[in-house]
Amino acid sequence: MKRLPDTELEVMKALWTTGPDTPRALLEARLAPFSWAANTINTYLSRLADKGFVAVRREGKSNLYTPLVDQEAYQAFDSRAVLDRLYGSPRNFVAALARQGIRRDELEDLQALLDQLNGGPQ
Amino acid sequence: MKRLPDTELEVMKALWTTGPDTPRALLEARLAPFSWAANTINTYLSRLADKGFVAVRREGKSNLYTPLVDQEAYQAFDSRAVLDRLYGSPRNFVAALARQGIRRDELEDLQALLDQLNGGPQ
DNA sequence: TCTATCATACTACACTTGTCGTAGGTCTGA
DNA sequence: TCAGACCTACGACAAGTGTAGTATGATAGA
Repeated sequence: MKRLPDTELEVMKALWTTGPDTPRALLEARLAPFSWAANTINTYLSRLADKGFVAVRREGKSNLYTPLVDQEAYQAFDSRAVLDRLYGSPRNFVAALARQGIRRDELEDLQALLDQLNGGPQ
Repeated sequence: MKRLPDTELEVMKALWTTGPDTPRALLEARLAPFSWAANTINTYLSRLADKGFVAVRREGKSNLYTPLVDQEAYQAFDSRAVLDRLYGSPRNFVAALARQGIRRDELEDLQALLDQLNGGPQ
């Protein structure tokens, strides 16, 4: 797996929330804020297909794109890549966030997750 | 501030550990594992200078590069950018790591940091 | 059936990134 | 003082990314 560029990732995020979908539907339902031309989205989808992140199938008069990599898997891969690239450890990552300001509710959420990770398999 | 490409980030990491330094010294002391040509490092340093990440000063017969952005600041910025790009919250980021496998010591380190951020185990 | 519409495939193009090569100046030992 | 050795500045070039235009085929009313 390879890390995706920003724009392609935005398209994947859209696909992850809608599920298999056509370019136009994605544009209208999820990607409108980017004000991309329809062709632009097609380009990103083609590139994602080339990279094996989505499958293309003809659906009536338009293409239907289906995610082949799910969000969980991509995030699992990407998060570790983030650590390797710059932080080394989860602790350093969170410490960096904290330096820049971490909200109390974010901290609490994180603590809740840790409690769960510790309480769970053990 | 902008996120740096991989290679430029490696050079910044080298500069952060050595402090102000010359291209050759960086290459020999920190960047040898990459097997980059000397010119390659010069290019990365020039680009970093263009982007305002380092300052250049003539030091005898070679250039001395000084980091203008410190590691703490860059990490603070970058870590938040990582969340915005894909995870939304620290919790989601750590959850993604956990899915892919997080080591027990990493978890403990992180917990220790949280305790500290919360002002100790209160 | 002819035309306006829409979708796709293909092409384009500037900018960024990864990686060096070349040209030309300076220092240093023979 | 002259050839290497080094250094830097600048150019180069392929691949990747951001963004869209063009050509072309299918479609659905008029």
